[in-house]
Amino acid sequence: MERWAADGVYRFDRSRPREGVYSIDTPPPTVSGSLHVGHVFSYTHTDVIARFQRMRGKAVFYPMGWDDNGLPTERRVQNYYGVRCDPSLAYVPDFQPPAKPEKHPLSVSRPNFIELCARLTAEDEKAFEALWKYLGLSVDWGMTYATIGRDAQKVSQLSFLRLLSKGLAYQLEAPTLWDVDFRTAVAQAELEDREQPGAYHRIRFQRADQGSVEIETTRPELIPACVALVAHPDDERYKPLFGTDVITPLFGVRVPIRPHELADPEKGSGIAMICTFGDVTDVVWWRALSLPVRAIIQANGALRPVQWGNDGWESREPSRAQQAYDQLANLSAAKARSKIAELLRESGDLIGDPRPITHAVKFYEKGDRPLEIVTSRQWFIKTMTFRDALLARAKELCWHPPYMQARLENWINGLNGDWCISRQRFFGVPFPLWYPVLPDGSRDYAHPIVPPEERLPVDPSTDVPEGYRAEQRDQPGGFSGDPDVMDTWATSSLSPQIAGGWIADEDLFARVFPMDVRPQAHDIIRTWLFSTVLRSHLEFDTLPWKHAAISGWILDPDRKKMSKSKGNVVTPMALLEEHGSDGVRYWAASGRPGADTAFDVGQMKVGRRLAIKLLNASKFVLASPEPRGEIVEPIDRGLLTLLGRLVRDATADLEDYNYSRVLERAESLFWFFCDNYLELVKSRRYGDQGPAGAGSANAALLTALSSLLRLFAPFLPFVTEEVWSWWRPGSIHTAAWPSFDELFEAAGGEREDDVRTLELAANVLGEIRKKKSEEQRPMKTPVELAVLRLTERDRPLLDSARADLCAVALVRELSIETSDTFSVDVRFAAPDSSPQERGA
RNA sequence: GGGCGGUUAGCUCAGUUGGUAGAGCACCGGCUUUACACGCCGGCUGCCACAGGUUCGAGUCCUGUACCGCCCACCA
Repeated sequence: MERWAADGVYRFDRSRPREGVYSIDTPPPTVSGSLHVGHVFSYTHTDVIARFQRMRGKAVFYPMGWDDNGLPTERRVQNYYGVRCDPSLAYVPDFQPPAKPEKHPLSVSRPNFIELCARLTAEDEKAFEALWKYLGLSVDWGMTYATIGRDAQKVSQLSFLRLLSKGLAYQLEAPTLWDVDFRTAVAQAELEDREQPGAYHRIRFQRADQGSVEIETTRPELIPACVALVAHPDDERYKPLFGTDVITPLFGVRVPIRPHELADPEKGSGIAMICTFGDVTDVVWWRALSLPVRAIIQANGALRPVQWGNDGWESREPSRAQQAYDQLANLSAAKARSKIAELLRESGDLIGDPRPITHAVKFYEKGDRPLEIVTSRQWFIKTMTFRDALLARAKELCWHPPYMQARLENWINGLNGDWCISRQRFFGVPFPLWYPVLPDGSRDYAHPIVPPEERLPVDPSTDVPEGYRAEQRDQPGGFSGDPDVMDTWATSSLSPQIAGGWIADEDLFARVFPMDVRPQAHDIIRTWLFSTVLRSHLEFDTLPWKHAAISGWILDPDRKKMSKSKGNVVTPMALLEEHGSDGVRYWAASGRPGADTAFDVGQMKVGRRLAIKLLNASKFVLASPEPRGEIVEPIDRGLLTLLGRLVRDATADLEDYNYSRVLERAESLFWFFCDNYLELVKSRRYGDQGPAGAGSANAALLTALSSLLRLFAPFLPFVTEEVWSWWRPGSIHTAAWPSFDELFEAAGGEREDDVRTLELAANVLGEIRKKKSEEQRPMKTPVELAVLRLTERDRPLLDSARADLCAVALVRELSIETSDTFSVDVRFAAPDSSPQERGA
């Protein structure tokens, strides 16, 4: 509702101290796609909590970010405008992209590229904002940020420089996980396993003195990169061979056989070849055993040309090695694999046929070809030394649901290296560094030139460091900018700092940080959640938030994750228009925290009906909107007691992020209220039993409605606001959360007997309705005589509800007997005896 | 290989200290009832995955098994 924005209902009151604030580290959705039903689902959960906290009196800090930093945006901007980012170019002020994308992409500078990104994503952001408003998210739209925006860049660079000065960020030339298509390093967190076909090749290595050893490998193309064989130290078969050498087939390279515990005697022949580098185990072995490097995979995934016979490529038969290798050079790994299999077969070193298998292979999650390991210079953030501290943070954080904690612990325990944050991409937040260029033209990486903090953000590809002139770029004696950009998570991990105004607005930051909650899905615990905890730990020595509210996924009817591609068959906006925002929110809020939930339009329809019912019941109650008496009737007090208990439990549950239970219980009591209580008191409220009874019913109805509306307000903000506007000033969303104390007070205490009276009356009403239904009579059929059998204890309790009961069920005579078991006998008036009553 | 969830009516799911199995949807039947036909009333539906154990009593606690899903792992 635009009115909400206009009235500032959701505006964050930044004058409040930290204790009066509830702050949310909202996930910034990726703007280069479209929102799908899964977003609607999880963002609704957060909004329910936000609305609850606001009604509890907190100033809710609820910003919205847009994630436009990263590969998806880069690709989209490239295609949309027909441009490519080239950091070596200078910034062009007032640059305009071609009206239509040209055939050959136009090269633009990084600052220009980022401008184009902002321009394109502005459109998406408008559409997203419209959807969120339609859904009713109570975001403060005065507070938005973009992950590639100036502020985010500044925070990213600043945080990096601080880590650098503390020695927590470092650069290293080392073997790194590498995507050969994107030609960039990637981090452990961005890996995924994919089942791939492969084949075990059994290959004979001649021993230097006599005999031979057979290994099995799925990557025979790496034989030229082989630097050793390895077996388990206790493996009796190979024990005698440790310390001796073998000769690699085809290439004639002498390599040692070494022991190491990681070698698995059960796998293959129990002895493996170590190559530089086939997988991460190779790296571990290579380090542990201090082996030399013979790297052959290039950045583009092809085997690089090698001159055999010198410089680390010594061979017993250099010309034979060269002849073999020349057939592999410049081939991709996959092509080289089949080629070398041929060569090995010809040379007789391949034993039998390759044995086809399927095995898990590591991929960059956005990549199309298996990862390679390539040696390159990269920036890292120290992680491994903080493993125990991070595990303690995982325990310190309040998880909803609690079992999600294990996901993070699992991940931390499985970490095998520091976090590589540099990417050899062009679009992103650049590293704010330059390097001196030495007289020989090489860069002095050991002495980076750092800009002063107040100058940030800088782009070293176009900006010039202090004390240098632009012409000195890449000249001996001059400077050279760091060419890389940061991993997208290196920026996203600072979302609390970016949204909260770290450095830029310390007053704000102190009021919102550490934040109260991070809502997010479980699939990015290892990335976003982990890295945010790490950055906060390193910078502030604290958790970034007290709570993590983890949402599940939406499953389509086949119980598969509803992916973006599949989920798009129903656009969120169409759902909202068809079922109403309250209806869709009802469905979303029915999903338990963390639980994967089925996409179910049936639930949305139920939600819509609940909203309409709320409207209609309110219409009845508000037919007489002023209280006209004291609440004295037992069933009225019974109802308020039930409501008080509901509010008490709901408050505790919402404090604990258990929104789905609250909705379910509120709904359940509301239907009881409509079907039984409302019916029971209807005639009394019309005045059939005199003004005192009418006044009691009227006051109870108004009290109940007020509490029910506020209870539902976080879930169904539209219908509750509509009803509220009929009789109360202001927005229900800034009204106070209902108080169970007030309800109990209105009921005259927690009235157990009155609850029992109400329940008994409802049960009797149900029995009479059942009889009428069984005999297929209209509900307005008069009952000549109803005989109730109640226990000794219940008898006096029901007495006070007699008149209400008789009125609603049209009972002419009601007699009550004592019995051990509850039962109701009904006798109807003779069918022909009361035509005039039927008509009446 | 390690870990985490799940398994309750045809479907989607509740079931909070152990105490006679629940809701909604769907289905069937009935009803214009002065808030609501975008409605109301009623009915049908269950070896609570399986096997043991603890207990007077287990959907609920313990042990194990099976299946489904997810996360993680040094897959030569």
